[in-house]
Amino acid sequence: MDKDGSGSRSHFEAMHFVEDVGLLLERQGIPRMAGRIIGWLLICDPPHQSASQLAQVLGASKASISTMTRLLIEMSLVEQVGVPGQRRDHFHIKPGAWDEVMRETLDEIVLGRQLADRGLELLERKPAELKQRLREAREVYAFFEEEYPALLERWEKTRKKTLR
Amino acid sequence: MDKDGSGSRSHFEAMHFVEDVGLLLERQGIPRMAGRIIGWLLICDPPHQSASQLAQVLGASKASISTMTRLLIEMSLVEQVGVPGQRRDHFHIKPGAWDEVMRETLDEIVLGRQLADRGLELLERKPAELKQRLREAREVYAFFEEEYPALLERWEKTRKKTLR
DNA sequence: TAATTAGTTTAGTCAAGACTGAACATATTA
DNA sequence: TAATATGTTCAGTCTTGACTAAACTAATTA
Repeated sequence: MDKDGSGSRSHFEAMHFVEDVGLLLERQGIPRMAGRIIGWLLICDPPHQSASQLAQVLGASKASISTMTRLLIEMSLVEQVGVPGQRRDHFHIKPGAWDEVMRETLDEIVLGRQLADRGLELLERKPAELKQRLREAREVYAFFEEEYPALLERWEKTRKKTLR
Repeated sequence: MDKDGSGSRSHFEAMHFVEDVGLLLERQGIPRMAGRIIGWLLICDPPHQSASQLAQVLGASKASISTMTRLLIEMSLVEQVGVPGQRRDHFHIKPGAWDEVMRETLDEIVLGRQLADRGLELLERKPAELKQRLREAREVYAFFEEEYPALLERWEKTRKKTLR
């Protein structure tokens, strides 16, 4: 039995999965290759992989892997792990990575609300109907800014029940 | 009094606002110029503008405005409006545009959950500990997929109180 | 119908940045 | 220390897509 998370039969499906994760994350502004690394680290066996393994499986240069793993570590999505009896560092999906992703959404929301407020200041002396557009945007952001933390907290609770 | 939403005194701030909206939306994968159009349409007076007005204010080509307004209409963020006594169509922020943005978030979440499920199928015959990473991702998405619609609904209610 | 104005389409330019190869560093093993 | 294996940095290539100029279409006015 192979150690790469797929019999050669399902190797095609595995690579297809990797590619689709790359596509999905690209839409969130993450470079394609970084997304592929995430995709592979989600399904590989063992769950940690060295830089050269990643380069080989994904058909990418060492340089690209080096740059993208650094980016992913910076984003707190990937972690380096030492593997006993192995020379160099390996990478794996950082536990709790997805919580981090969801938490970052909150930052975007806050930025949006703040920007809307700035816009409203520009319209200070204008009639209410002109402010309507921006008030709408502001209120959406403000609502989510208020609700989102509670949602995250509820997730933390649910999480402990669902996983492990 | 000028009709562009800013005295020349505050013209600089207005353009700065426009630029920042462009930057914020660019991070969501919307082209810079499209973001600028949104930014300007949020603060201009009157709230509807013709293609040539947009081109002039934003210092962009007619072609770019034409392409980007089409994109924004496609995304349901902007609408065409007829203005009595004016030759051609004008554009304005579509009322409820931000609701639409929030609703699209749900699509992303669903896609994420589905993709995680596909990954889990690939690991079907593997031990539970190997599935842990993906289960975590899946459960986060699943949680939001379940909670998000209720959140949107609560927003719809709050909205009617807050606005108008 | 000619002249003017408004907007779209097309073909092409340009810039950003993802990615690579090769030189360089660092550590491990012999 | 030499030889090998692993990873990083740098300089340059290549692709993508945002943007423009100019030709084209359509509508309005004279």
